Amino acid sequence: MTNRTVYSILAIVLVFGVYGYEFFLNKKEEQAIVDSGREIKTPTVAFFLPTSTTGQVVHHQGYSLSYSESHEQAEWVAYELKKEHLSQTNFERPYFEIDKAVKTGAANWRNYKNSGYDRGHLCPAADRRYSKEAHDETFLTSNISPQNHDFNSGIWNTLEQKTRYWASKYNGVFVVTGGVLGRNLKTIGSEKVAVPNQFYKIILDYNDGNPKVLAFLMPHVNSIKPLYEFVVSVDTVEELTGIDFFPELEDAIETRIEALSDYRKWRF
DNA sequence: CTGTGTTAC
DNA sequence: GTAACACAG
Repeated sequence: MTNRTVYSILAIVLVFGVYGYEFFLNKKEEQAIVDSGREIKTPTVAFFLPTSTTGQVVHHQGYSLSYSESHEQAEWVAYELKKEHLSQTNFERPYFEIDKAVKTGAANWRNYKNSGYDRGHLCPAADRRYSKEAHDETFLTSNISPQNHDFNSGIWNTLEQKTRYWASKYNGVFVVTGGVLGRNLKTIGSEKVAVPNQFYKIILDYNDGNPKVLAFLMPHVNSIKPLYEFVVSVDTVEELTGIDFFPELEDAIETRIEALSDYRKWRF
């Protein structure tokens, strides 16, 4: 065998070897995309997850969500906000990305462009600043809802800041949040992303044997009223949305705390 | 903190 | 598309 033949064989093996390896990598990546969003990630505690009325629950590293295809947004986003999650790190704002883990296709961010509405985070970027990955993951289109800017930067922002305060004060809380979705809502963009008329946020402190819960229901309008004016019972939000928020909680506890709209155990 | 829009490559 | 910058509640 001449040297030339040996080199030719080596070259062929090399080329096909690289091609095969890249093919293998691509397959692996495709599989990862298909599988992504199926598994409950460690920062999210399955015990606290609400029921889904849409049948499409997606799990990310930093939060879980239930996607409503007809409204092109999540009906709820749930995550644990631990005290150690709170961080002062200031990451650069990335671009929004379509959430590939949503099988029916999550909304394109272009629906929001020039719509007059903010891309309002459901799980706030500021709640996931413990790592760049967690922070950037909040910029998926499955985690946003059209929000009036005055509302988003106003009382909703105030509520988000207060939630971080409670996470710090009570050594972590569990948060579920979303817009109240329904029929005949105004829509934006070619994909008709629904604009909720109300937003809710439910905060659970489950650290000691005496769990306490707080539910907020806010009209989609800014307000200068104090936050506690918007406290309702969890039952109220459940009736409005059809979602069962803490199905795994012991029934007796669930019945008791969900009926309350008493905020005296919480410091405002 | 919460965001948007414009300009230039 | 991406990056830099100005702007607003």
